[in-house]
Amino acid sequence: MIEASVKEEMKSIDTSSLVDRVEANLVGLLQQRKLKVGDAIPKEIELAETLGVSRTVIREALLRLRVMGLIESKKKKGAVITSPDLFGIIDKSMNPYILDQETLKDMFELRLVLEIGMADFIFHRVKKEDIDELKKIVSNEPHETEHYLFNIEHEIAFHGKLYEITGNNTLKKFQKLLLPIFDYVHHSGLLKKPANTKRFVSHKGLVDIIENGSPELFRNAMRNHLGNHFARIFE
Amino acid sequence: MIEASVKEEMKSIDTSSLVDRVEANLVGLLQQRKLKVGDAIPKEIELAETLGVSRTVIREALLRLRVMGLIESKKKKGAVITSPDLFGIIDKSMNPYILDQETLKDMFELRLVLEIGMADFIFHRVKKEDIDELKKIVSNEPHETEHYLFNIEHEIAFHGKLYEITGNNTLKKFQKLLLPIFDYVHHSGLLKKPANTKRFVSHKGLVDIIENGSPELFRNAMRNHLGNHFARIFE
DNA sequence: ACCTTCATTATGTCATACATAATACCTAAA
DNA sequence: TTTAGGTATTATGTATGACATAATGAAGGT
Repeated sequence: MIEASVKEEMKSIDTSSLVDRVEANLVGLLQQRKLKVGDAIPKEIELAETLGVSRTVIREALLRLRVMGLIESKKKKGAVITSPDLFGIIDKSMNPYILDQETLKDMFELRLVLEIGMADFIFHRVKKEDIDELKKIVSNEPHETEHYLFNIEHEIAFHGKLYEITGNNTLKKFQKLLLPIFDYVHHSGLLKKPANTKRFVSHKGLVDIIENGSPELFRNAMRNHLGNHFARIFE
Repeated sequence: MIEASVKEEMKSIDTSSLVDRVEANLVGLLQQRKLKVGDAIPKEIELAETLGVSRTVIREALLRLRVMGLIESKKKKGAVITSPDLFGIIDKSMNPYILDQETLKDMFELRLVLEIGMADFIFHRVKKEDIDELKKIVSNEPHETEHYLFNIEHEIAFHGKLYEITGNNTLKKFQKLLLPIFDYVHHSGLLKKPANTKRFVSHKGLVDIIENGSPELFRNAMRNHLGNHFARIFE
């Protein structure tokens, strides 16, 4: 039997591959701010010589950084540091047909969390023009807005504008990412209960609250507005 | 001058690289469910022969999938499909020292949005044991809990448990990702106004509400609890 | 001054060889 | 017969050298 303390020591052996270490090395450079956004990093061959590994390894390490969105490489110019776009990165793998059902359901829920939770940012940053635009969006919707069956385009226009108002770009990107997921889950058989057409608070109601109400009111109204989705989750 | 219609045609030329196409090809396989999670994909050499490209290209395409978390490759076993862990993917690039300030601030805000918005999920899924655990966590906190200076460990213990109660694994992972960012922003000079020690609703108050209150009450209480953070953002 | 052409340069792709680690098979000892 | 241990096999990991391709900039012609 091996003692616990010994075991503790043992797992400190370096099991990482060459590429792993080179990658860590390069990322380290970025973290230390030795390189700023826009700076070019050394050529592959130079790096290979400096670090004493083959160009193959360097290329693979750089490729990882590229996939992670930390650098961009152009043909003659070499690679330059870029400010990583977090959600741009997972955009590709964020595919309804690849993700497992559990994650899909999580994502569906995540949207509900976001839209209820962002009330304060909406109220703090909304401008008069935003409200005008919201009203315009609502006026373009079908008249029986309280009963109409889920219309994806109008939903996106309205709710997308809300995200925009928050002034939080990351949040907005996140929503863009969530959209196809949400649509997929909505239509797939993942949620048992069928979508109900009944809706308590309409888009127009939400706009009224943004104009004259408070974050507290808005949160409850949005919770109400999303009631059907919640019902499908909670049964 | 080139006509618009002609231009339209022109942008359909395939500017993608070899690797791009191979990658798309492989991702396509996943999307069509030809391959399920756990399945092994063909060996690099076979793929190279099948697709008529060099092993280098295949390796690079596979590497991309690997970085995106779609596959895992073991030495002798070849590569196998894995269910992508979305946030595990960006875990690496999610580094306070690499992200730009704008994104950091967005992330900080995102946490606030999440914790207020997740009320309904907490209430719908909380169990008696969870409440007991929350109480235990609170009881371990310093006594002057209403005035104590931001203590990162207790914060993580308490709020982390809340995420856990939501039963939304993706959300939980998201929080884990946000933690270092939040800590960094909190301590860096990114937010002008200094942290205030004053706090209205305490952790204990939140637990009480979870036990006896409603999602509506909880949202407002959490908004209040996070008041200092909001104040630092909104000035 | 403008356009074209060409050399240069760094990344992209190919081919081959060998290293390494995980697996499966086989052998030898209990 | 069973099992421990060694060995062969196999697929990925790394190294090397060569050529293709595209972007840049300079030279040269109009």
